[in-house]
Amino acid sequence: MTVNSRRQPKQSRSKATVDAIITATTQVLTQDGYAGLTTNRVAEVAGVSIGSLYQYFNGKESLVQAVIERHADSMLALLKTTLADSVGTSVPQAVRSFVRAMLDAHSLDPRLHRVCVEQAFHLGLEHILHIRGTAQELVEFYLQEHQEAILPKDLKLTASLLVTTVDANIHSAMLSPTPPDMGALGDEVIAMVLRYLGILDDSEAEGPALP
Amino acid sequence: MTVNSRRQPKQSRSKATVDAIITATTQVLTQDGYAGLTTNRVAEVAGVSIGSLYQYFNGKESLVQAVIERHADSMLALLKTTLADSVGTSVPQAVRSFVRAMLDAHSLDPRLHRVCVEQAFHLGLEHILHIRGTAQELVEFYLQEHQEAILPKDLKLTASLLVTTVDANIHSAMLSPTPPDMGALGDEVIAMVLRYLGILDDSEAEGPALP
Amino acid sequence: MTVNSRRQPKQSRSKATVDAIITATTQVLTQDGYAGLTTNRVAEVAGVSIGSLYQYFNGKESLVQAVIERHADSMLALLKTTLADSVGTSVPQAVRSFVRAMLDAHSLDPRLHRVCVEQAFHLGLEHILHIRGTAQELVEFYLQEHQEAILPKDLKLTASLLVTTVDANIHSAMLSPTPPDMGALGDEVIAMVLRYLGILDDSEAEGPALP
Amino acid sequence: MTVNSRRQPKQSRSKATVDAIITATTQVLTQDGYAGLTTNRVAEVAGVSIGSLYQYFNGKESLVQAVIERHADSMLALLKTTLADSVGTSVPQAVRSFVRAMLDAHSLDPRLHRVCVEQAFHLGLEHILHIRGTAQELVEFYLQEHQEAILPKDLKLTASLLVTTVDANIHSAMLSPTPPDMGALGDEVIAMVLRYLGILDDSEAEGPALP
DNA sequence: GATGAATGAGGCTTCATTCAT
DNA sequence: GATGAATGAAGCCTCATTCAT
Repeated sequence: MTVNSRRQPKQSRSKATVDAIITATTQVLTQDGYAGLTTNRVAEVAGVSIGSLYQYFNGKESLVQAVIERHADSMLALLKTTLADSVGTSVPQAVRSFVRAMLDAHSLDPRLHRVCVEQAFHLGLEHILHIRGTAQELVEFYLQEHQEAILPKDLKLTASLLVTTVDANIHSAMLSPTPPDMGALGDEVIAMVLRYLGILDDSEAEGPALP
Repeated sequence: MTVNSRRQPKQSRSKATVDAIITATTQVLTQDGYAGLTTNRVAEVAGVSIGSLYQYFNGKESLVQAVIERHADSMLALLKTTLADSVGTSVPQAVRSFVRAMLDAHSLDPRLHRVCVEQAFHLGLEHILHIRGTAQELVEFYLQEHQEAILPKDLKLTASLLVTTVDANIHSAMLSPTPPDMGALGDEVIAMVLRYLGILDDSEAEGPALP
Repeated sequence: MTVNSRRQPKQSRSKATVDAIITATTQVLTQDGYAGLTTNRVAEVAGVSIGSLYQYFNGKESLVQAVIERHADSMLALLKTTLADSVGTSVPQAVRSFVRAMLDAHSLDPRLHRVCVEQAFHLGLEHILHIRGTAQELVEFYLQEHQEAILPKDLKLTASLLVTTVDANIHSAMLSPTPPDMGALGDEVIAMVLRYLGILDDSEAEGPALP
Repeated sequence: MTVNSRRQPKQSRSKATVDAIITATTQVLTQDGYAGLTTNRVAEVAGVSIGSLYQYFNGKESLVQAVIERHADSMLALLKTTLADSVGTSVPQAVRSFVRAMLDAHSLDPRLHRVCVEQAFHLGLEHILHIRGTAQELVEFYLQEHQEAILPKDLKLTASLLVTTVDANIHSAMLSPTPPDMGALGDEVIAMVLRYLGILDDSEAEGPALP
């Protein structure tokens, strides 16, 4: 595996450099995709010499990995917060919050997210699996605390299905050149999840879940 | 956009050449991924001169596109056959057949499928959308014929959700380094779909859906 | 070991290319030494694209190796011819021919020879040993045919000493910024060799061996 | 020419730093050759910052030059001592001591010696000539004091031949992958030298010169 | 049509060296 | 004096593509 074996920044000056490089990578990746990503370009955009870049990164892949890591961290943080906030609420409410949070997360920087997913296949399957695994654990933990309220019994499998399904559908909608009504899509995903969990969504009689 | 504007093969010898090239591309793509794909390498593996390759293909992207096309064609053919065979059957039976077919399709050549998906993002978002669109139309058409038996009303949206969900979950399971029990996964996906459609799966009382 | 694993030239056009590259390498090496040798420079001097260079050579080292090989071939050829011509002559005469031949060989292209020796240490120790080995075998074979006329008994060791000694002294003289009288040096080397072999050089009473 | 124009160390701490740097250079040179020698690497191995290195050395070449100097100094010291000790002895005894001393000198650190010779060609032809010149002067001086006992008359030329011959043969033997019997080699070199000098080696009737 | 030698833009990376702290 | 982050010239090499044979 291509791990970053270069010097770790110790002074604040070098920390800023590393930060500028990662940010530049994100920008280039977002604008021109992986194909347009060159180490020289990143250095230029970061306003840093190519030598500095190589002092902290092994090359292209290390750069992308750093970006994915950063992106994954914020996604996971969001997920954790959302589920933590859902502790006292009903399952339908939690599902709604979760889907809404995923929508928000994908909306923050859709292009970046797309590139990350694309590249995560490429180099970081290990990485994407880690993220997915963490997400599943969080969801599974939540499900365990509400297992008497839901139908499925294999919570590990269920957690996996939920994470994959919600993520994939949002992602797929984002890719569409004719962006669908995200609200409607969210509602439908919520409906699917709730029915799968065997819960009669109280809100179905009350109006749209995502106004 | 890079469309293939080269001469189309008319003689059988040319057809064989083109075929050898596409097959070689598939092989290289499967073995070494997109990064290891070079036109010279493909020509060599195909046992064809680089000049001949360029007589039939515009370049790298055309090669990949041809492979994706071929792969997509067989996937879509499988889907069509499955749904055609389901004409007279119950919805649960159709869903079961569909999921089973998707599992089979992904199992044929997982590496190739993975690379295709990866690259479809890369070049041919247009292309992937076309495939997805075709699949959705087929599913939507089926749903229309059974709309009185199912809960969701927005069949276009539902078709999209179904295709994305089934595909994503199978795909995700395939990526896992610890491949899960595919049978159990399939059953769970079927259960989710049926509950979403508002159908009480008759087989739930009868035993496993995928023996 | 860094062997040349690239395509071998098959057409006459490519043979000419390879030749031009080796010649250019020789020239650059002679003019600017190993430090001034860059693949781009060689390509430029050869009037060939850098791509063509890499089609036939692995890089810098392969280039140098080819040059050394070529140079070694002519040195060995010269040695063989000289000793073959000495078959019927007396030992003193053979020694004189040999030393004179070595002097000639070193005079052909002293700069190239120097660079070759320099680099042979670097990459091709194996190579230099092969040349030296071949030379020793030739000399040893000659000595065997005249062993009754000479003092030393361990002919293998003697052959090694002779080759090393003659080569080193000529080489050393060539390096000197104040080039010594090559004739006198040659005579002295001849004298040393003959005394070592236990032969009273008949010509010592007759005049200089190398007029 | 790249002469070392930097500050000379005056305090003991500085001396230690300089020493550490030269030692590190020697180590890197010995382990990885000239190609593996980088200023940053040397600084790291020496446990010194790259900035400090440049405070005392002009750059790469200065480093190597310092190492060669150090090495040459010990070689010359050894030679001087040996010849000084030979003042009262017979020529054969002096030759034997000299060859033995050279063998010992080359055995101390063969890798370093090889690299030094290799690099002395590279940068410091001037330098190598100085060492060689010093050695020749020492030998020539010795020969002058014994010129009535030896055959050759051009003592300058003879001294040059002797130094070159002894050094080259030992060096050559060291390079061999199948290291020959150093004792036998030494004896043969001694025999050659003595016969060249026109001395009937008294020890030839007494047994091996190098027990 | 087929061949494969040739091309060269452009990406990747190192490493000697400087200089602000 | 010491430090080490930053620099960027310069070299290495690939690979998509063309074109003369």
